[in-house]
Amino acid sequence: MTTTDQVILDAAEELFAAQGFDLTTIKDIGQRAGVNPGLLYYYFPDKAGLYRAVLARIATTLTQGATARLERAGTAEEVIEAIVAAQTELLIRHPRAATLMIRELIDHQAAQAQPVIHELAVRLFRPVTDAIEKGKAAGTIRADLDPRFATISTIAQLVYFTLAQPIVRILLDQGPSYPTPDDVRGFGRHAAGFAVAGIRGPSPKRQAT
Amino acid sequence: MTTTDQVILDAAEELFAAQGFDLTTIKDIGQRAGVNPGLLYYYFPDKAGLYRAVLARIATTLTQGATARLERAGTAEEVIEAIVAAQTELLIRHPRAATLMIRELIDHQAAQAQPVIHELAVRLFRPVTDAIEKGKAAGTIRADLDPRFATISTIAQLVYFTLAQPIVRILLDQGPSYPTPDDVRGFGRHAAGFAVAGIRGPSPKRQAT
DNA sequence: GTCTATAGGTGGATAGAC
DNA sequence: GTCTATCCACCTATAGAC
Repeated sequence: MTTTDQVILDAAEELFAAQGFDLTTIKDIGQRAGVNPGLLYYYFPDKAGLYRAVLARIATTLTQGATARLERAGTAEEVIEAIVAAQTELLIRHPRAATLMIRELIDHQAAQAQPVIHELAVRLFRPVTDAIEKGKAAGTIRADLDPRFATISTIAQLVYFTLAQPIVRILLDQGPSYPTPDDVRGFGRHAAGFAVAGIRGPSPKRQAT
Repeated sequence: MTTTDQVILDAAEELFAAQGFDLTTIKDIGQRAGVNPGLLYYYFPDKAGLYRAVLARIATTLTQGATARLERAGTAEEVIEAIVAAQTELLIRHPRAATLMIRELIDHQAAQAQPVIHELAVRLFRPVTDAIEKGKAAGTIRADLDPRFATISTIAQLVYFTLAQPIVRILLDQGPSYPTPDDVRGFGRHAAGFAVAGIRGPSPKRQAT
């Protein structure tokens, strides 16, 4: 059964993601949720508290999906595929997740980073970095690579693909219905392959011509 | 000499990037610029017009820097290095540029910046895609690569590095003064190398275990 | 060109009926 | 638990003095 607070959360997630925090009004959310705007203050402390609740729900989905996959991954290549797969599935289930989380990152750049952010960095980024580090020690990954930078590059791809949709659509010559879930999976496969090649590839050092 | 409209543009750029469009008030801008808020309407039609002017100034800087570098680039590797270098220098000169442009993408789906976005897609993204396409035809790049996806992956890296600073700082164990211009250049070198390896690397196909 | 004063509109949040 | 009515703060934009 869908409880009222869930209905409000769903409406808020959609609107915050589509329009941003400040452009979304309490009245909008109430209308979309089909409840009275005042009711919002019964379930949540205020507008910011509702926003945090939306964010927490998404972060939970992402960490759960990722940790489950990461447990089964061993090599750096497998870890990369696991983390990209987790991103892919999150973006299919919550198409606006990237938008919401990046907005959170941008908005709080000056202020304190939310605990949610810290959790993500530790639970998602570190395993990738560690796996690449191990691969370097084992010699299967090029020596001039910074594992932490490589982690950032790996994760960046699907996030940017989602955020920059207006640009991506022009580049790919697609209409407003792009991307479908299969399109997201398609780019996800590319992103994993690109990152795997990126860590493995030969050092760009060459003979001077 | 710095004219009054430039002073207003500078103040607006900082505030829009830091707080977003709607959270930034006319009064904020006037105060930061050291002029009366009303004066804004003497130089710009309204708040949205000022915002568009800020975006246009940044886009011009980026396209100018990039096209100058792209003209001297031939191979896919050189083009990748040129585009990353242009991104790097933009981010050093306008540290909030990525934030502002992504804010525009997610807050307004680039509605305020349609012509600018189109210009960027054509002038910056297409040359990269074209160069990779040529490399594929020449056989120096792996055959299973989608050149447009590879372009997105290449550009994504520095953008995400800038946007996700709160996470990046945790991952790299850095303080609030990170990144310095040299740090940005450092990541830029990595990003170019990662992308070059990403397009060149062997296809990830392997024997089943 | 720059400033003061203010009109007009909107949104977050609360009090209280049901 | 849910809704109605409303208060108060704040923000954009303009009119007009200097």
